[in-house]
Parts: sequence; C-alpha cells; structure tokens
Amino acid sequence: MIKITFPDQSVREYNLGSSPMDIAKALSNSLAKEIVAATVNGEKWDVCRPITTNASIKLHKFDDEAGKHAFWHSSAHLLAEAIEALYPGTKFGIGPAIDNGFYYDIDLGETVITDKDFLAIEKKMAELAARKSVYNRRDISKADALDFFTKKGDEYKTELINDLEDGTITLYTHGNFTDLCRGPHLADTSLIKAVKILNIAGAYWRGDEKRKQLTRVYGITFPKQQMLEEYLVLLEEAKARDHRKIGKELGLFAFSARVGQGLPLWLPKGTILRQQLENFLKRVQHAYGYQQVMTPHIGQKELYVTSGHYAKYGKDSFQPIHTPCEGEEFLLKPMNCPHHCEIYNNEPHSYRELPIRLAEFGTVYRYEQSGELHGLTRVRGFTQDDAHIFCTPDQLKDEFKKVMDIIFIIFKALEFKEFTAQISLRDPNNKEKYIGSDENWDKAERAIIEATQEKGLKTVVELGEAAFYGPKLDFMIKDAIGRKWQLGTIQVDYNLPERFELEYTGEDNQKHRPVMIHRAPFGSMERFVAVLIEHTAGKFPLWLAPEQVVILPISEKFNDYAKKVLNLLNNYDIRTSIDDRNEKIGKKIRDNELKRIPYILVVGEKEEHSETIAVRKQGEGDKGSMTVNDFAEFINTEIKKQTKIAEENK
RNA sequence: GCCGAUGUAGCUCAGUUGGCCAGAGCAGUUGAUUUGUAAUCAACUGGUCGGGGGUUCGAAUCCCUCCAUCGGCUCCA
Repeated sequence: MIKITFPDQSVREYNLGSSPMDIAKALSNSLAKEIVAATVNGEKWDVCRPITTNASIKLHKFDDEAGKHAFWHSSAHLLAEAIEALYPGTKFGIGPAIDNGFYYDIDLGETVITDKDFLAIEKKMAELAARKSVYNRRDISKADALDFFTKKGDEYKTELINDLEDGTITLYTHGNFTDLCRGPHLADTSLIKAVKILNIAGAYWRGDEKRKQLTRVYGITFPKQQMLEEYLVLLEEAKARDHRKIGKELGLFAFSARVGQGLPLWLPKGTILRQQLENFLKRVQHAYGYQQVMTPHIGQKELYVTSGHYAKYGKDSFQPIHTPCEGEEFLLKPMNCPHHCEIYNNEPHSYRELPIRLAEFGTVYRYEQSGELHGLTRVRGFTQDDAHIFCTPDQLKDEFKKVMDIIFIIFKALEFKEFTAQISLRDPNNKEKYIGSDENWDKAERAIIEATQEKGLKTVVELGEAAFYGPKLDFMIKDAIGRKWQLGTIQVDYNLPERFELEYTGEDNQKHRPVMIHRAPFGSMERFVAVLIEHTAGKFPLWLAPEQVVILPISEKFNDYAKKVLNLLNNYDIRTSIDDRNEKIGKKIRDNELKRIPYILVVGEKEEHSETIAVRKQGEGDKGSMTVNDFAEFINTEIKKQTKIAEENK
C-alpha cells in the first residue's frame, strides 16, 4: 500500500502502483472522466503512470493550467499522428502546448500545405481521437532513442536527443505515432472531442534564423464541442475589435504605402482622441511636478555615440542623415533620453532641486524589419509619453510610488480594471553583466519591491530580466475580453547619468551622480490607442470620443433649431455635429449608432416648441427629453467625473 | 529579413477551367419624399483589376519581378 496526500492534506491509502486515474476512480467516476493530468510530488505526471511510493497528489481537470497544458500537449501528438498519416515522410520538430492551444513544427519536404488542407487534418485528428488510443510512456536509453529516430529519418529528433542526458529520455506512443517527449499526457485520445486547426506559419528550427524554416501548424482542441464553439466566438469578437479594422471604420488613422510602411497617419478624429489622452496626461503630470520640454527629431551621431546606442544599434537601424556641405551626420532619434540628459546638463544642479522631472511627447523612429510591423502596435515612427526623472538614490522609492500613482490614475480613467506588473531584476549569478554599483542595484531593487508592496500591486518577479543599465517594472493589463497587453514601463537607469556625466551638488558640497528613471505610462500613443480601441471596441468614454454628440433633425424644417442647439453645445466645448442629410430618422440613428457617437439628440416639432431635445445614448436607446442647458450640464458633469481623478490624487 | 497567404470602385466582396463594353451592396452625386428612434425610392457617377515586365489572336484570370497587407518566425533601446 502507498499513502497518498491530497491538496487538503487528507491522506488515504491505495494499492502500490495505483495511477492518478485509479485514485480518481476510487474517489468518483464522474471525477475520473474529467481528469486530464496530475501532479505527483510536485512533478507533472501522466494520469496512467503508476505511483510506487508514498506521495502527494493533485489532480488536474481541463479548467486549470496544468490540465490544459497536458490536454493540448497530447493534442499536439495527435496532430502529428494525423500529419504522418496524411503526409507520409514528414519530419517532426517540436510540438508544445501554448497559452491557447498547441503547435507542431514540421518539415514537409517539397509539400506545401495551406488553409485548404485544414479540414482534412481536422477530420483525420477527430477520426484518430475516436480510436481511443492510449498514450504509453516508455523509458529508453539514449542509444536506443537515437537508433529509433535515425531509422525513422527524423533528424530533428536525433538532434534534440543528442542534447539530452542518457537516463532521462522517454518516448510516448499512441496509435501509430511515437514521439520523443517528457509528458505528461492524457490517458487516451478519446478525451479530445473538438479539434480546430487555426493557422500555419513558418518558424525557424530552434528559433534560429540561420537554420531551416519549418512549417508551424497551430491548433486548439477541447474536451467539449461547445467549448470550441465558445472559443471561436471569442476569436470572432477579437477580430471584430481589431484596432486596424475599427481605426479604418471610425476614421482614426491610416497608412499609406507612399508615405512608407509602419508610419501611421493620424486622421482628424484620431488626432482628437490622441490629444485628449495627451492633455489628460499632461494635467496629471503637471499635478505631480513634471515639467514639459520639447526636443528635435534628430540628433548628431555623436549624441548617440555618447549614449552608447550607436554602438549597440547603429548598424541595425536607420542610417545617418548627412548634410550636403559640412559632412555632419545626424540620426533620427530612437529615444528621447539623450536629449533630456542634455537638458539636465544645461545648468548645474543642487540636491535641493531634485527630483527634476522632464516630460515630452517625443516622437521617435526605430527601424523594425518589415515583417514585424503590425497596425499601430508595432510601427517605425511613434510617440512616447516619455519622461525622465533625475533624482538622488534615496528618492528612488518615493518617485517610483508617484509614477505608479500616475499609472493607476490612467488605468482608472480608461477603465482597465485588471492589471498586474512584472518586476525585472538582475541575474544574481551574473552580476558583472550589469552597470552600476552593487549598492545602488540593491537599493533600486529594494525600492521597486517595497514600492509595489506598499501600493498593494500584484507582481511577479523575474530574475535576470533587467536591462543591463537598471531594474524595471512593466505593467500588464487585461482588456474587456480577457486578453493581456503590456503597457507602461518604469525603468531605473545608472548608465546614462554615467555616460553623460550628470551631476548635482549634494548637501556635503560634493558632486554626486543622480539616478535616472525612464517612464512611459502609455508606452507609446500608438500602441496605447490600439489597446484602447480593442478594449472598448471603439466605444470610447465620453471624454475621449472624437465626436461626443450628434444632432438629428427629423426633417429639414428643424435644421435651424438644430443649429441653435449646436451653437449652445459648442459654447460648452462639447464636440457636436448635425446630421442634416435628407434621410429618415431611423436611418440617421442607425448610421450614427454605428459611428459609436455617445449621444444622439433628436429634434423635431415637439422639441422645437418646448425648447428641448430628445436624448439617445449609444447602445442604450431613448433616454427621454430634457432642455439643452440641462443636457450640456449633464455632459460636462459626466466628463468631469471621468477625468477628475487627476485633481483628487495630487 | 525569412516561410506561407492575400491584393478587383472610398468600404465589404462576386468574377468557375484565359473569351462579349469587369459586376453587386454600402458610401458619394442628383432628383422625388419632409420623414419621430437601427437601413425610403429612383437615376447617375465612380475601377491603369497593387506596380512593372512577359506568354497569348486575346490576361483580373497563366509566368517572372517589385510593392503593400495579413498569419507566424526572428527582432523590439
């Protein structure tokens, strides 16, 4: 007998060699049907693998991460079996589970598969799944494993095996397919009830762009058909929210092949939206003691040699601009910090002046490979909501907390309710990789950790993820349909103050080096607007909406009254227009609802007589009538409510 | 940059194996209608079929090349 400890610390006895599945069955048959993986003594375990010692156990269903992982990993094997059946001779790379499904990297030789082949693959997978093939685990010696895959002609597998240690190698076989794999896997394939091949793409073998490109087939599977359908609905929803689509529909931004790829053009409406965001942030930052500055879009090559960026990125970036006569060399600015350092250096500073906080909506240009560009989220020219704080090492923690306050204000104003942060620290075993003294690093890392704790922020700590010049804190938000996006960042920098020889005079009348903090709550205006569009599906909060109100006269006869209403609202700085097209009211309502204008005002005979308007809220329908002044007051109060947070938290 | 896919009117898309002046809906213009809470009717305008080159009696359709976009990979100060 063996003693099994459950997560609630209860202990039960089972026969020697019982598998997690046996244990689950002993608990309840319905539970057993849902178990897809197990953790035994902290190790991921196949549900059918015998347990031979006393152990702690945790059973995983599909609804937890470990369960999904095993389910999708098993599905990747099933995909491989289907591929091998349909395309004999295919060579296999790796096939892991990912956040949403799984993939398998395959080498099809001369064969090319396209999305037209997906259906056949799905059918084959479903057919193979229904055979209820058991996943069998087998320990194997390195020599035997090499022999097996050499005979099979899978050179990718033999390469992988060569990197493994003898005695740690296991194979899994189900049906006609055997794979090198660590596991764990499902009991059998029959749990996989719903299959969808999502897309295919090229992927370099082992992520190395110098090596062969394999075909990566992405798929997802579920234990219930309905779950697949729900997932497909979510994908549709994500597609409907795509910022590239909505940005086009709402006339926010555009791209022109003639201007150049990755260079967004902000259209009038998108510009209003962006300016609202900028003004809001400027107000918040003003309240927090920031000073606004402006710097040129180019800088002498020398500036970036000083900053060190030229050495690091010079060759792989936009090439220098040369002046025709003097032979000067300028670079498009890839970041604002060197310019801000020179502003700091413009005059000597006393410790009494610190912290100095310089803010700029600075447009920067970075060369991105053409294939990396994506809508507004990855572009070649973009504007950072940048600021640099120059402070003493002792002020670091307090400044960090203040920056976090600003980020919280923004997240609140934009209704990002769920967010987490990642603290990136240096690799404690490789301290020499980093610039700056041990003492300062310790101080900075402690400051970040304490600041996040004091603010009650949910964080994960990643060792070795810090930049060479300092630790950082990155914010991750969850949008309205549960997707995660990385937004703002706060970074400590010991490097640039050194390189630019920044100084301040301390209390002791000696020169000291300030610490620099880079921070961008939005990240970039482009990326942030993209996330905001996908979060809101283009239904922006009132204060951000490029068009806040539209007035719809019932017929031409009421155009004059509509103009009167328009003038009144314009006096209140409410962004209003009239839709005086010769169309029926129903048509006008539909069109303006689709434009996601927050308020629609209908005016006709009734309203003209009573000096009122009929109010309709986007997505909610008729709200009854009120006087124009009452409406204007109402709108202003709403906007103040949405944006007042800056004043409150000063 | 690499692999694969796509590119037809301002937008969304039809155009079977090469074959009459390249089509539809929406948008736009004009006219009729003067409208009460998610699409009034009609006429009209609008296209070097991504650019260039080639094959052919004939190319949106086949081939080459370039450009852009999309899905990934690699990259992201």
